[in-house]
Order: sequence, then C-alpha cells, then structure tokens
Amino acid sequence: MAMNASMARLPKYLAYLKIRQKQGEATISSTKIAEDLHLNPVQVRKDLAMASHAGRPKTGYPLGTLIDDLERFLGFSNVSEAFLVGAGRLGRALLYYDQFAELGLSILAAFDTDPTVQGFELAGKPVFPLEKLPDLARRMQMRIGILTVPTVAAQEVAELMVAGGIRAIWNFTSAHLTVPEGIVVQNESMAASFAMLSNKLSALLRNEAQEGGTP
Amino acid sequence: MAMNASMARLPKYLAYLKIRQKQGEATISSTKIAEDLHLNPVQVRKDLAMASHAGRPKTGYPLGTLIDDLERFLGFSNVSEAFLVGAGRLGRALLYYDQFAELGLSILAAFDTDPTVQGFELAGKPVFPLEKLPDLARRMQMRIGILTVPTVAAQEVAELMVAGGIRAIWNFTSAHLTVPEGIVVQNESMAASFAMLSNKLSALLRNEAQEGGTP
DNA sequence: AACATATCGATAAGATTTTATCGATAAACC
DNA sequence: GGTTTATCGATAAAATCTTATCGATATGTT
Repeated sequence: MAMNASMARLPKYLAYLKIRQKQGEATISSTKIAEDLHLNPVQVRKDLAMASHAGRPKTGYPLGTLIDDLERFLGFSNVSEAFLVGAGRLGRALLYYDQFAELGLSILAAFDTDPTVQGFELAGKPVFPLEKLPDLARRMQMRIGILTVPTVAAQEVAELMVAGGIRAIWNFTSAHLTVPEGIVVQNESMAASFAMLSNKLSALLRNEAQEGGTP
Repeated sequence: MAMNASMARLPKYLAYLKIRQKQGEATISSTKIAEDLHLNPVQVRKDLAMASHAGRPKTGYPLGTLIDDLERFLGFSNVSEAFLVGAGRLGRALLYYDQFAELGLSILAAFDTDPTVQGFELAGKPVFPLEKLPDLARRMQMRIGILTVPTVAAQEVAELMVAGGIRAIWNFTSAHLTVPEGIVVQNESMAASFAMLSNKLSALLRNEAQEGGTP
C-alpha cells in the first residue's frame, strides 16, 4: 500500500476538510477534494482509505466522520509530548507556534546551553540547562525530541536525547544524525526543500525561454 | 531518471562532502558515502550522476570537483534573491537564518501588515508594508517569495506575490495555495513531517510491545 | 608486466507510488 | 418501480524510485 507518501498527504486533507466543514458542508467527494487540491481522485480515495471507510457511492464521505477518522489515525486526537533543544530563533519560533496543538503535539520544556535563557520561560515553557536533558527526559518518559541547535552541536545533542530515552528526533538542523537502531529520525531539511523549489523554478523559466525563443 | 527524490538528497550529500573536505580528504567513494549516510551505494552513484561525472574506478570522486559540480547543479553557486512576507516569529527566524547563504539564497526584504515593524530592519533587512509588495517585487524582478504569514492570510498574500510577478512560492503555512498555471509552490509542511515522525514512532513502539509481549 | 582489487556506470530486476479502468451501489429523477 | 447518475472501492496498468548484477577500468601489488 502507498504508506509513506499517503501518510504525508493526510494532514493536508485534514486541514482542507476542516475548512469545508467550517463552510457548512456535510459531505465531500474524492472528486471535489482532488479538484481543489490538484490531485488525482483515485489517489485521494486510496489515501483516505488508510484512515477511513466511511465513503458511500453517490454522496462521498460524511465530513464529520472523515475528519474524526483522520485525526484518530494520525494520532492528532491524543496528545504527544516533546522536549525542544536549542532555544535560538528557530527554536523559539517553534515554541510559540500555536498550530502544533492541532497536531496533538505539546512541547513541555526547552533546553539550552545559554545561561541567559536558562531558568526563564518562553511561551510559558521553562528553559533548562542542557545537562538536565537526559535525566528529565528519562523521568518524564519523553519520547519525542525536537532538535533546533546549531548544526555543529546536532550530533552531540542527539546523543544526549538518545541517552535520555528519547525515541524520535525531529531534526531541524542540516546535520546528518547517526543514531542507534530503534531510533527514528525525521529530517526537516530546508536545504532539500529549497533545492526542489529552485529546480522547479529553473525548469519553468527554462521552458518559457525556449518556447518564447523558438516561435 | 530518479528526478525528484534524487534532487531532494543532493543537498545532504553536499553538506556531508563539505565536512569530509574540511577533514582533509581528497577523494570519496560512493561506498563510503552510502555507509555514512545509510543509503544504498548504487543510489548514491545515481544521484550524483545527475550533477557530476567525475567519478573514476578504484578511487571514487575527487572531492573538490564533486562539490563544485553539486553546487553548480543545485544553483547554490549563483545567488537567488527572495522576498519574505510575514515577519512574525517564524519569518524572523528565517530572516536571521544564516545558512541560507550556503544555499545561494538571499532574502532582500521583508513585508508585514504590522505597523510596529514597518520601516525597521530585521537582520539588516528592511521591513515594508505589505501593500508595497507587488510593486517592489515587479520592479526588482523578484522571482521567489517566502510565505510565513498566518494561515488565514496565506492565499491572499500568495495572490499578491503572483501579482508582483513572483514565480515560486515557498509556503511555510499549512494552507493549501491555489495559484495560476506557471507558478511553483513548494510546501514546507510541518504537519506532514510530524505525521511521518508520529507514524514511524508508533510503528516502532508497537513492534517492541509485540515482541516483548509474546516471547 | 601480469594480477588482484576497489570502484564506477550501465543495465536489469524489484518495489513502491501513481493513474486508469470498471463493476457495484446509493441517491435522485422520472 | 425502473432508469440515470455520481461516487466508492477493487483490480490492473503505468510510472517512478530503489536495489541488484556485472563488465570496464584505474590503481596498487607482486
């Protein structure tokens, strides 16, 4: 089954469906979703089938049920807790990012080596010295770590996370992390994303130049 | 050819190769890269073949040449300029994010509706009122727009970008953007990324529970 | 100089993801 | 009540992406 790729699209459906619901709709068809999100309707049905079987011929999916199913499937309905390490600009942006709540993600505390932020709160969350990470993570049974430190410190901090029993690292640095078996790393690579954008843009401009140049 | 997927991996190779070079290495083999980055060596060769043909039997790739080829291919060697719209926390984090320089990305100015930041500078970049976006973008021939506004404003601002002749939108909001033909949208979806992490983590924990539970 | 070895790059096979086709069915209409 | 229509879900085909195999070739070794 299309596991990974579908998974990545589900949150997009969810956001879209919530908007439709707010607009007062009661049902939605894969055809309509596909049209609005510029996807293939068959793909939409397959994706949704991972999480829900509420579709009916002629009418489509009941919006409420579909949204519930998606939220449950994505685990957005039960909150997961996380620690964030690296309270720099990006880290702070994430600490204040209120849409995490909708994903069922709650950042409980931050850690940093900078003494001028230690002991204070950011977005209502305490900032501890980095040394406290392993112990606190272990005692609070933390499973998710968000990594927003400078690239050079990334590997070292990742190891601290692992030492604290953290099992999934959301890596916002551009460093490649080497971790033991049984640890999940999810890279949020802006470089990769920008490379794709860059590439698509030049393809676009190249095409236009060609079409315009050879009439 | 493996276009999209390969493209997304190239920046990772580049970052890795730069580290090896700093460590004094002169050549590198696909075998070694694959080992360190936990990839398949054939895949590494295929990916690199998109950008470079400097590989030689027995020795591998000369590091300097390979890095140059990658940077040129990714367009990181010639700077692209961008406007950023939405000088909130995330926007500011990106304005101050110094690693964009390595990607050949330079943010020239920011735009916001908040009068308390207009006219000031952030990270040395001027912040203009949003209304000025289309005109300035057009006059400066800006091609890339970075979107870090609140979700509800995303579509509206995207349209302003398009009106200003911007051709590629790097969308950090969770909104789905509807844009005309010939406009590139690159989504940086934290929701998608978190969904993947969440999914992999629960699969992991589920497996362990199962294995531990049925000895 | 012959031989062994590590590596690339090409080609083929396998896996995953996307798209197409089609029968079944609920709702609307006559 | 029969017919038409929009839709789902299953199955099949096509496309893309990943991994395996293998010949060719630099480099080091005997």
